[in-house]
Amino acid sequence: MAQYNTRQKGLLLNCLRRNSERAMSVEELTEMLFAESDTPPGKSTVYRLVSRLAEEGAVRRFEDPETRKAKYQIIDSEACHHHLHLKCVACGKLLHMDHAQSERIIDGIFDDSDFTVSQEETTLFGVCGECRTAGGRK
Amino acid sequence: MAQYNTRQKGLLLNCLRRNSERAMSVEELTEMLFAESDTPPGKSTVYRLVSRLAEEGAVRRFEDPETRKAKYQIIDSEACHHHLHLKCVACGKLLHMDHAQSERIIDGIFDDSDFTVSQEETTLFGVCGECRTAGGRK
DNA sequence: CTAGTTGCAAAGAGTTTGCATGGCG
DNA sequence: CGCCATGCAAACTCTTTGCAACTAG
Repeated sequence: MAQYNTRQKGLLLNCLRRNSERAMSVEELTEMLFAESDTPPGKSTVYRLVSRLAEEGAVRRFEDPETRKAKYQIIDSEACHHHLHLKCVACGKLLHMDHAQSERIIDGIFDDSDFTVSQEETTLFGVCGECRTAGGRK
Repeated sequence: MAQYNTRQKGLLLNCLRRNSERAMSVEELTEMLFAESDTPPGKSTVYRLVSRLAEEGAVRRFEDPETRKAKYQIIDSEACHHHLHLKCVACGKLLHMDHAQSERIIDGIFDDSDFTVSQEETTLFGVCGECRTAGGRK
């Protein structure tokens, strides 16, 4: 049950960290890894690593609504568990909502609807300021 | 490009409407249809119908985080487009948030984060009151 | 050394598609 | 009648798994 720190796992984590502001598909990950290493992790290893990381909570799994493919984004710190997220559907960026604001929203919903919103699982979708002014979708 | 009203489509819509409070997988749908009709729509037809309905916006597609399978839930009225949703991860129920509350939340987020939350695409996950008192997860 | 990890290839599962038949309008 | 929808089975795609070789500690 113990875990080893393998070269492959290191490469993958580096890759995810360097792209911490967006979610990456397994395909993107493997391609990127193949490009930057001469002995990259195989595709099945990438699958195994990301799914384990997702279970451990080190990485967050999304489902791309367009392609239906899984995408993974690293969760930089535990701070992520203490606020809601805002995901821009135009550029794919994941924004971290202010903690106090998250609390306010969650408490408000609980009071009104008797529903306990899970911060870990909830992401609000929409369009970020940049994309809105850039004339993107919506 | 025109569309016909076929018996299969009718059966499917009935089934979705009778279960409008939850999301159903294609498997569930076909099984249910097989049980209640002697000439039920085939599985590929169900796939074609739900995906078309989802495109048209008559039905909402979810991705079950556990099984990774697609689930579909009918959108009963346009009213759905004017509020956020609350999805119970324990029982799968989809609750409709009060319109005024949705507005309040969305406006608050816009003011604080310069982010435009999309009501059509956003669902908050958590646990409903019933499941919480039933001692379900969380 | 020894348990955990990797790679490959093959299996699996859900979903999509080609094509002939059937049915709505 | 003409066009769209259906059914079946085969094809596809992403993902998972079995197993032998490898490696971290």
